[in-house]
Amino acid sequence: MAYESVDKLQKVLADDVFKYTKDPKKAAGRTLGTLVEVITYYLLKTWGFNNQISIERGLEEYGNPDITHNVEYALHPTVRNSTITIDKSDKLITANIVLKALEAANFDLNGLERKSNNLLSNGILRNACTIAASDNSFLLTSIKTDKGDTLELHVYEQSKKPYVIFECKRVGIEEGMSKGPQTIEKAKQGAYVARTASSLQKIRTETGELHGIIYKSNGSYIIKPFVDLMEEVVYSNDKELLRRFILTVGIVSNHGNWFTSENPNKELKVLVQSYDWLLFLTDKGLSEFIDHLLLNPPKEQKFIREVFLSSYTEGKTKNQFTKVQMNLEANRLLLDYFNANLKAVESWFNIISPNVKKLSDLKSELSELTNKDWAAILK
DNA sequence: GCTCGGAAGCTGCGACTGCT
DNA sequence: AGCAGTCGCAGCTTCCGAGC
Repeated sequence: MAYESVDKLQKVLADDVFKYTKDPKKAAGRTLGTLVEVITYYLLKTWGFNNQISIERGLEEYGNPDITHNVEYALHPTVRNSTITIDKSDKLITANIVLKALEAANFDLNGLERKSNNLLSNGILRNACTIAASDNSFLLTSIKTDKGDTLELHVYEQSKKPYVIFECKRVGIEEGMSKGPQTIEKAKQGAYVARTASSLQKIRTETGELHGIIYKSNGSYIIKPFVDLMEEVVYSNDKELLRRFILTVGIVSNHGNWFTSENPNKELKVLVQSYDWLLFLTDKGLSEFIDHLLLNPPKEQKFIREVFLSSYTEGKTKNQFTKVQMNLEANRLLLDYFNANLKAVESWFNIISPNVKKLSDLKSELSELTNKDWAAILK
């Protein structure tokens, strides 16, 4: 590994890449945050949730729709799925082109308002591209296969209400601080969202145990130890329990300063008790990603490095290495890498809570939720 | 030395506009 | 209809001073 810690790497980025900015460390930190997001997105895609993912969607608080929060990623029930084939001769694929192809294939677009996003523009892909929206759903498209002169596209309609949300946070070490950084205050923003999104709410008992409470539509409720109740909801088929349930997942980069010896700092405790699942993306993982793909890639992945460097440089015109905007060829290489190295990628993550569970359990829970009969549940 | 509140820098992105 | 440019917001991040 080229860098023993991400904090050193942040310094390298600050000194080499961002020295032209007024505040190089800040810019480097922001970039590392973007990388945490990119890694998470491609893991979810590799796990098979492409058609469920949305990006930066406004999410209403449970029982309080006046307040919404943009959530990084969410998984939504898909109510319709289709694939279409379009001609690749144009380098530009607009929402309109896809919508026209859908009309030609007798896909019912009634009640959907068109958006003007481009799925592909100048070789840059728009991930989770929304092409139309109705009151209760979004219509999205993505590339399924890219062969010869034609492109095969996924088109899928997602229900507005998600069943899982993900928030990614990167927090660095501050200069001169001996303890955990106070900037983790900002991560509490994510914690707040996590605590207000789902119908499964967290409460404390008199003796300090964490319990969950969930209301049914008739006003009755269930209270139980939280992890038990969460599992019960995830694996139930009870419409009443699932209707407005949202699993909340936090992914934070480990800056090596969350603990003093074996004791978690207050900030980490706050995150642990706010998210249903809290994951570390380890220093080792982030370093490996950066080293293998961005700094010292093997020949076949060199192109990713070029895209990354051209996106994070003085005077760059357009960033093509973010969770939304991604260079088409880099997208393919990333998917190949994640597919070929899935085991290694999964080892980049540690589960902080629930501490009895493993990453494979999270994957199972996501699949379980994805495969529910949402049409019946949300009816 | 620590916590808290506020400030500041960087950038994606949607909305808007005006041109072709 | 497509596209480029502008603008402001929001979210990402780190920094810093006051007060204890």
